[in-house]
Amino acid sequence: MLTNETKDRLLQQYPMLRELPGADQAELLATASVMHLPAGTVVFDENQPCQGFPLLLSGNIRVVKAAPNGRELQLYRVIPGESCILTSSCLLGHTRYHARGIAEQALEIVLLPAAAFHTLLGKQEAFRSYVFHLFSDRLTDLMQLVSAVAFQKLDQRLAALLISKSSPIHITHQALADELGSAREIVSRLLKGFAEQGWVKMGREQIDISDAAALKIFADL
Amino acid sequence: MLTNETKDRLLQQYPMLRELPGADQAELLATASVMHLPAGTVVFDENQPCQGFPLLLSGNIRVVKAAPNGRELQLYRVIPGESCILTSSCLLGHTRYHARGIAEQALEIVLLPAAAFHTLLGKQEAFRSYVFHLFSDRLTDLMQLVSAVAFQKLDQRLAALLISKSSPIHITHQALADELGSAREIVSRLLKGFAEQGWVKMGREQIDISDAAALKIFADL
DNA sequence: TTGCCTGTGTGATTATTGTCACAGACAAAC
DNA sequence: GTTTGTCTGTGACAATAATCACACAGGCAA
Repeated sequence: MLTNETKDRLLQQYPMLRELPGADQAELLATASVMHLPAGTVVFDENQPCQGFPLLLSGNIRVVKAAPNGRELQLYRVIPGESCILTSSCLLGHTRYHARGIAEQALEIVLLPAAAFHTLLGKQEAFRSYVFHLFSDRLTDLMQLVSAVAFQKLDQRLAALLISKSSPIHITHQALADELGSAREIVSRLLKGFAEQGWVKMGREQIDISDAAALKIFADL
Repeated sequence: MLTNETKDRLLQQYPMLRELPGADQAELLATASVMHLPAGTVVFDENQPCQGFPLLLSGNIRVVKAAPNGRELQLYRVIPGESCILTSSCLLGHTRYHARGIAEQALEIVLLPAAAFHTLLGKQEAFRSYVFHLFSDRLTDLMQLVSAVAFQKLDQRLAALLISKSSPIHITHQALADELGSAREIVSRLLKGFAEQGWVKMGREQIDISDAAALKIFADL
């Protein structure tokens, strides 16, 4: 059961919920529950069954694949207004998770039970359309990612990653390596190269982009 | 408009269509059209808009990402009974294709117009469920692929690819390289290694697996 | 201040993959 | 037969990335 305050924020983050008829909205809000998770929590992991459909109010989730040797690669990030499509996939395919989800910041999640999810999907065009779009976008992202991992060099991918963030970037080299699926040393070396080109300035846990245009050109060949 | 013979084959390949009410079935069959495409046809390509929802009667489609330098990597393969989820994604997200589809053999396709696709999706639980499952499966495949490309060595991926096919395998080294997103020479060299281990026997456009168990062990570390 | 812990820089070395440049082998076409 | 084109083998080399093994710097806490 949600408070009115939570409900308002939910409708603000998820405008498509406003299109649901009043009764459905009420039912949804009655069956949903709110969860708070601290940063760093493993929200879900490979081979776990799936609880329900999460709607993110605040914080975001890194969805990653972990390699046996400890390396990891970020598949995508879930931000408020989106939902973890991987979860939808589990719910719809009745399978288990195939990746790990990690809370990047503290999370505030509204969890929609599986039953309510299926009901909405059957009855509500707006909801269905929303879920389909999520799937569609993720599919596109993943295909783009496969392509990048298979065909692009790490320096290009790093450049692209940097310009996708807003300067100044507060992040460790290790975290960048984890997004790229590479090792910390490599990232450090490549960053040094960028700095020598005058494209970035570096500090402890901080990177300032000095020449975004040059980075961009470099990133897409 | 479909002939009765085509209709029967369609219902056989796509059992979920049988669950549609008679009227919907009739409408679907009335608006759909059949296409025949020779092997090697580029069925769709990046940045093309999308025509309709394809149902495969025979033949299959390789969905690939092409690199600027001519290399290519297979994302997945569409076989009869499935549909190209990428197309669904385009239809639903109203975006363009993000990959290329190539007819591996001659194709016989029933093309469902976009409008009919949307209608069915709204009205028919069976159809909707089918499409969701397609999405779900592809998502899983792609995540698996990303993981393999990022973390596995080529020899392991090649071994896995070989055991996924039925021996004797009729294929060129170049075609294997294209599935893996690598170069022909590398595949040739790795195969030579496998042959020296006694895991495979090689001939022109043919590979016989002699020790599937060893290959399998090698493939998953 | 003195440690400690985390984050970063760096060299040396290796492994893996890609690239180039051919040569030979085989099959189908002429 | 000869020719032609595709498929395969191979050596040499370059490029990229991974791994290992440290040194050092800065901030925080005892």
